[in-house]
Amino acid sequence: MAQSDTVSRILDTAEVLFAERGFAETSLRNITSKARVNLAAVNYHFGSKKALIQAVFSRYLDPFTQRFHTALDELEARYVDSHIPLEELLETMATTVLAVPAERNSLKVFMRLLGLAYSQAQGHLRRHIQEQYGEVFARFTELVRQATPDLPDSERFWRLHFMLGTVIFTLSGLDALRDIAAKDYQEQVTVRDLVRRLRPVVVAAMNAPLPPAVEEGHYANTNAS
Amino acid sequence: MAQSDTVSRILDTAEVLFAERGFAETSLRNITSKARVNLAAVNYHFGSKKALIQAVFSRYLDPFTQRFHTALDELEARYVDSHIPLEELLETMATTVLAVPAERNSLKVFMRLLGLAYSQAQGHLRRHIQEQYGEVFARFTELVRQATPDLPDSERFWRLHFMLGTVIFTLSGLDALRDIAAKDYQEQVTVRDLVRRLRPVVVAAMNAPLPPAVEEGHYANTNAS
DNA sequence: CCTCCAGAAAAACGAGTGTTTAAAACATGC
DNA sequence: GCATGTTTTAAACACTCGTTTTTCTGGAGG
Repeated sequence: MAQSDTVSRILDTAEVLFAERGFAETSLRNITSKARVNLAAVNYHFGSKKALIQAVFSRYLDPFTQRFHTALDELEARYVDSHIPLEELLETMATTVLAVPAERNSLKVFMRLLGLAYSQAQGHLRRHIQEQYGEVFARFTELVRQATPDLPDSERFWRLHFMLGTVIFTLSGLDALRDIAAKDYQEQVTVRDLVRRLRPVVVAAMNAPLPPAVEEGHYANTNAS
Repeated sequence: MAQSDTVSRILDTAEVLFAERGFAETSLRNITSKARVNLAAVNYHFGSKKALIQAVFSRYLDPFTQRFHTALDELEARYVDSHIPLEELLETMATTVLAVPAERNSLKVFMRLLGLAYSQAQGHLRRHIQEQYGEVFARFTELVRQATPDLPDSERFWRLHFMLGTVIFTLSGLDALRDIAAKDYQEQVTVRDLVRRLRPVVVAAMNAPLPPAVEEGHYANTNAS
């Protein structure tokens, strides 16, 4: 290989350990010993632990961004003179998310990492993801806006994040939930099975009736606490 | 008070710091210095850091469990010969969740902690919560079952967790989302406002049409997990 | 008075952390 | 073959961590 396999051995091991235990709970010595690589190799190749974490994310998110952009291109080409239906948009996003880690065997790892990024990352990771991949997300939300013209902007904003929470929470905690489900319902759930179940739920949630308006406008709080 | 205020000063400070930075990222020295308390006080009063974390949770969850049980009692008393409607159940849960931290000013903290418990907790916290508060949750899900008799058991299980993800994800990441929303839509969202927006979404999601049944060949050989 | 003891305080302990340094091994081009 | 630049290695550094030990304080009870 062109790139020494030390760096990819580090990345492979790091992403698994990060997903299993979190970032702070995974030490560099833990990673390097499991990857059978010298401790200093991380700082040599990546510079710091923070940079290693970001590199782990980039290895997933860079291909994802690229694929998602081209998928949206194709979608826009197919609907030149009408809006793309919401179902198509969601379907495209789901397909793209599923496609990237399929090359490795680790959709679960990817989702765990996303969940950790949102819940653990105080600063640098959240910022890094926002700066690096905010553009493709903005493009997606704009298309969702055109697909749901009757929804007020703020309502759509919040519902999109509601659904983001649904997906990340479920898929990142999948192992624990799967164990409970398997014990209680004798069924073995796959990620693709979960996506199938998520589809109608997400669509229904986005198309839910609007909440009743608050009296006196947005700033008035009805009563104290 | 009977109990020395050292222990409550520790708890007050710990819950805020835990919510802001996570458990592993918050050191005991960090907590004790901010609480103006001696470092050894934590191990003296709680025994260990793990025990402190669990105590922080118990201070929220114990009153919640108690209130929720009595709220469900009243609800069952009002619907002796018919099923409790789903909306009533969700409303009761929301009200109870909102009631507990209202005595302090920290619903946000409570939700952050819940989110962390699900995403960070390797073992002991998840187990502790499950053992301690699984009963009231089981009671709730049983009532939800009676309220949605047409839903297959496994489908209801997953949809409940979908919605759990929605709520925890949104409310635990509220600060960051609120900043974005305020910047883009010039509106100041309160937690109660979010709950108002969540209501129709959750109801619609629970009542969404069932997903199409799986066809045989489609999902057969996926190695995703 | 003295004893007793829960509580607070200071100090130390040992283990583990990310990072840096300096020497060694290796590869590459001339 | 030698010099050059890159990568690997072992050792050390400078902290921070949770926990334990020890000492000190201040009342309550006999």
